Formats: sequence, structure tokens, C-alpha cells
Amino acid sequence: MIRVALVEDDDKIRNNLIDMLENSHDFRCVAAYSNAEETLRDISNKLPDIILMDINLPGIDGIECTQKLKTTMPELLIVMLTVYEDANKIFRSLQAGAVGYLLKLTPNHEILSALNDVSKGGSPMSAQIARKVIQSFHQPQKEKENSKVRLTNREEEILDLLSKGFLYKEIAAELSISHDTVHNHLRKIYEKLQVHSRTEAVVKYLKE
Amino acid sequence: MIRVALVEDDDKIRNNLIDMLENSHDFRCVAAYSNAEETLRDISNKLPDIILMDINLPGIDGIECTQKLKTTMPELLIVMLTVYEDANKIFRSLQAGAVGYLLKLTPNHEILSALNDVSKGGSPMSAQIARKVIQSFHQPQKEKENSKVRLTNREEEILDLLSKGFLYKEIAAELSISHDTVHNHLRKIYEKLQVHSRTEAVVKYLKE
DNA sequence: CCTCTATTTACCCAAACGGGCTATTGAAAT
DNA sequence: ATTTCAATAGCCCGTTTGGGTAAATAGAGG
Repeated sequence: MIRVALVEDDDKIRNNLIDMLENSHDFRCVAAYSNAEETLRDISNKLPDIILMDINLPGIDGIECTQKLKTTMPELLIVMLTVYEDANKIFRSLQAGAVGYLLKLTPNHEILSALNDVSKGGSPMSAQIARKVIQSFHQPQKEKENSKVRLTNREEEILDLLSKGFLYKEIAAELSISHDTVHNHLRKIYEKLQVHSRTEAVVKYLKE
Repeated sequence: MIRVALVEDDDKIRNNLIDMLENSHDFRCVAAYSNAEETLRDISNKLPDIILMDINLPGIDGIECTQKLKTTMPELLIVMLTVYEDANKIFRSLQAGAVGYLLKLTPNHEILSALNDVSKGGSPMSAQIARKVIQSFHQPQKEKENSKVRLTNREEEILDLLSKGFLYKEIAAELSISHDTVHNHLRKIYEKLQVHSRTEAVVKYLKE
């Protein structure tokens, strides 16, 4: 029997996963947590072989949690199970030590076979996810090295003003350019930082 | 002749103030800066008696600038001249060492008479501003001590999610409450933090 | 018992934002 | 000479946000 633990804050999804595991022949659900903090505190009492980890958790997120878990229990196999299909989250998860990355819309039987893969030393991920991972190797080495994407001077300038809470039109006034140009720079910035809002961009920026 | 310096990022307003000073009998404008950084660098060459300081400056804001100026030139008289009528900014300004607090809508002749007051040892401020200052002495000491406003647990929880870039509706889903409730908590948070947008709130929050 | 606060929900509305698209200019690189 | 790219500007459109206003409930503290 392979010991599996869950970290998932949505009650319904968590209970579905528990059912799935308990109705299987090969797996046992030895723990189910709703947040990262509890997981980090309690996991050493349960010693699962595999963890199915949600990314979007209240407080410490699944990626950070993965990182912390791997430092204390490096043999633990962690599989991300999440709604995000975004390249950045995938890479950060894998870098944090996850061995697999599944989307939440994956049918139960595929999740189970993925868990089997994992226990056999595989790394399950959907074809779309795999493609994104593969593509990362096609990127010229240059870009991989400084994974901290390079913003142009103008973009940094705008991001800085953004982080001070200025509106588009205030930034435009400040820099004597049009509202639309600010808008355009912001799009490029969001694309480069892999985010979709002011807040996310500013948070990344402030963490330098 | 009383030597006055200006710190104001808006060209039009700054030039209006220069005109006002130059057309007066008692004052000379010895410097006019558009930002705090330049002011801090250059002010020791100009040695004004009084500074009229805007709060909303790009980069270092007027309050921080006031603080820094007072450490190196404690005899300098600084008068805030700003659009903000909010209690928090007023107190922080006065604590930083400002001796007066005027609103930008104050007519020129009143600004001049305020400058006269200042040079005579007075502290000019409008009746509304004065009221807010007075009221601060009526507040129980408790609240004055921890000026770092207290957010409720719920509010912190929501602010935390906000800082992770979640949308209102995502926060609502996360906490199993309605979109409107999230909206309302955010209003309270903004009010307590004296901000007017996600970005500003998150920046304050991340700076702990 | 009454008041105050925290938490919750709701409706309205204007401003701000995010993304899809296209396009011009000038500089730098190939 | 041609291509690439940063910077500029614009239009369209749906979504998100912020603020006004109102109100109900439950718990704490007088």
C-alpha cells in the first residue's frame, strides 16, 4: 500500500480525492490537510510516500510548502494538483521539488495512474504541461540563465510608479506619455512577469 | 525678507506659488524643487527659513522628506501644502516635524498670511484641520499608542489573499462568503490603512 | 437593556483595468 | 538592406474595482 497525503483547501475537492484513494487498491489516504501550515506541522507524524498538493492555498501556498517539505523530507514525492496551467507556476513547482504536475480537471482514474507512475519513479503531467516544460529547454540558454526577466528601463520606471499606487493616467502625466502607452507597457510587463494584475506585478517587483 | 523654498511636483502649481512669493513684499522664493530627492541633496545650499512641502511626491513622499530635513536642519520651518485632508496624513506630517498644514485650495493671500504666522512662531492650519488635531487629544491614549491600525483577523485574512493577487470573487470563493462582503471588508481595510487601491494596501501590508 | 463592533449581504454606478488588435517611428543588430 | 525591437499611440470591449448607501445578525461590554 502506498501512503498518500492531500493538501487541498476546498472541502469538496478534498473529500472527492479521499474517496478516490480509499476506493483504490493500491493507495491509502493517511492525511488530508486544508492548508500548508497544518501540513508542515503534522506531516512528520504521518510519513506519506506521496503528497498531492494544491497550489492555491490560504497563507503559505503550495509551492512554498513544497519547498519547505523537501528540505526536511527530501525523499517525499510531491505532485502538484491545481487549476493553474501557467508556465511560471509549473516551473516554480518543479524547481521547488515537485515530481509531477496535474490539472484539477484530470479524471480520477488518471490521477490514480499518475500516482502509480510517481511511485515507480515517473513524473506524470499532461501533454500540455509537458509541452511547456519541453519548451523551456528550447529557450536559448541566455534567457534561462537570467530567469529574472529583463525589463527595459522604461518598463522598470513604469513598474516603479505602479508600485506606488499611481493610476495609469497619473503615470502617463508623470512621464508625459499617453494613457495608452502606459497601458501597453504594462501589458508587456505583465507578460514578462507572468502575471495578470497590478497587484501581482507589484508584489513580484517589491520582492526584487 | 523671509526665504522660502517650494517642494511641489506639479509644474503649474509650483509656478503659481513662485509667482505668489515673488509678488509679495515679505518673501523670496530661494528654491523650487519637483521632488524630495533633489530637495534633500540641494537644500543646504539654499538655506530657506520656510519650506512649503507637497505630500504626494514621486519617490520619497513629502512626509518622509520632512522627517529627513528636520534631522539635518532642525530649525527649518516646514509647512505642508497638500490636497489631503485625512487625519492620518495630518498627524504623520506634524509628527515628522511640520509646523503647519494647509490645503491646496487655500487662496494665495491666506497662504502668505500663513507664512507670516509661521515666521512669527505660529502654526497655521484651517479650522477643519485644527479640529482634527484637537480631536486627536480626545482619543483615549490606547489608540494613540499603537497608531499602527489594528485590522481584525478577517480583514488580515482578506488582505493577505488580496496581496496574493486574488480577485474579489476568488477571495469570496476561498472564504465562502459573498463578493459584496469581500468588497466591504476591503473598504474598511482601505479606510484603516488610509489608502485607495489594492496596490497601495498591498504595499503597506508587505512592508509589515 | 442598550450600544458598539465585527461580519455578513445587497444594489447602484462610475472609474479603472486587462487584453485583443493594429500601427508608426527610430535605433540597433544582422 | 532587412529585420528586430523598444517606445509610442490608438480603438474596442468586457471585467474588476472603489465608493455611496443601507441593513441584518451576533457577540462584547457597559
